[in-house]
Amino acid sequence: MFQIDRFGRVPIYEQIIDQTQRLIASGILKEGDQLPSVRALSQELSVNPNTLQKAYSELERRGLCVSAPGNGRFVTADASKLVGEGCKGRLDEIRSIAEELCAAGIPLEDALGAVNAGYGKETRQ
Amino acid sequence: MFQIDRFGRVPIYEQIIDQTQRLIASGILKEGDQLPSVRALSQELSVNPNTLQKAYSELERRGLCVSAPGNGRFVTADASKLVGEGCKGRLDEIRSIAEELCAAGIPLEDALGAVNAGYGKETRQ
DNA sequence: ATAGGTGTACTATCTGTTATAGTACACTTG
DNA sequence: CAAGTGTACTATAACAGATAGTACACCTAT
Repeated sequence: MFQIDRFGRVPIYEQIIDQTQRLIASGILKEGDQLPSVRALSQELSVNPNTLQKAYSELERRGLCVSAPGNGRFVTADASKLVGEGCKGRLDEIRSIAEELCAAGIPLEDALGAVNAGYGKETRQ
Repeated sequence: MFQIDRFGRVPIYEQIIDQTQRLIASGILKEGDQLPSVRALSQELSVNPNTLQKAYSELERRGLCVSAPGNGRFVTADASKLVGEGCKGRLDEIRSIAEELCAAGIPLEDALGAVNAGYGKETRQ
């Protein structure tokens, strides 16, 4: 369910956060679904429970899941909507990169092509 | 000439590298131009000389500048071309983000609009 | 030749973040 | 009650980033 890269610069707890959000965004994790327990996921990934606790706490702070002590941790009703809103900040990232590409003289078409490719439209130009 | 953010997660030496590359990409720094000396820039930015040395060494490793010991450090002839090539890797970043946006249900038009905005085309949709 | 600027190299230290280890406790369900 | 859940806390290790300080080699202008 999760893929951890231990050598990159992205902290493990942040990878968990990102990947959980993606699972929600793509509909694989839906409202009411139970997240893996810190202990279970700790064993599966060979990661310290505290690290996972940190990730889950942040997801909770963002309103993507709620904890039911003694029971488990579950995806909230508005998780999907919240993730969608959060994704809009990514548009600024794209805009920022596009500015650089523009300054570097990369053709606009190349940048647009990259977006289309990400959306699955394999554009032959 | 340089703007340092001491609170973000991006290391200072990396900010120097990025900003120098942008200055080259945008043509503000051209072939033969002299870069600020480690000592001078150290004072201007209140940054340790070693940190700047680290940034400059990396720029040199990438072939964007050469050092003339006792003289200064200068932008190379192919700096602009090299930066341009390097920028193409940024297209993959855009593609990656676009995939996420697609999974999150953000309309393709929004993503394309962000690219156009970065290129200075203020698209009213 | 000298002074002052340049790049370069090296060691040591401080700091914050990340991750781990271990323990303890409260809660819910079966 | 037992087993699984979340939660809290302290302590430690490891690493990257940044700083401090020193020393040396090189070039240029005076």
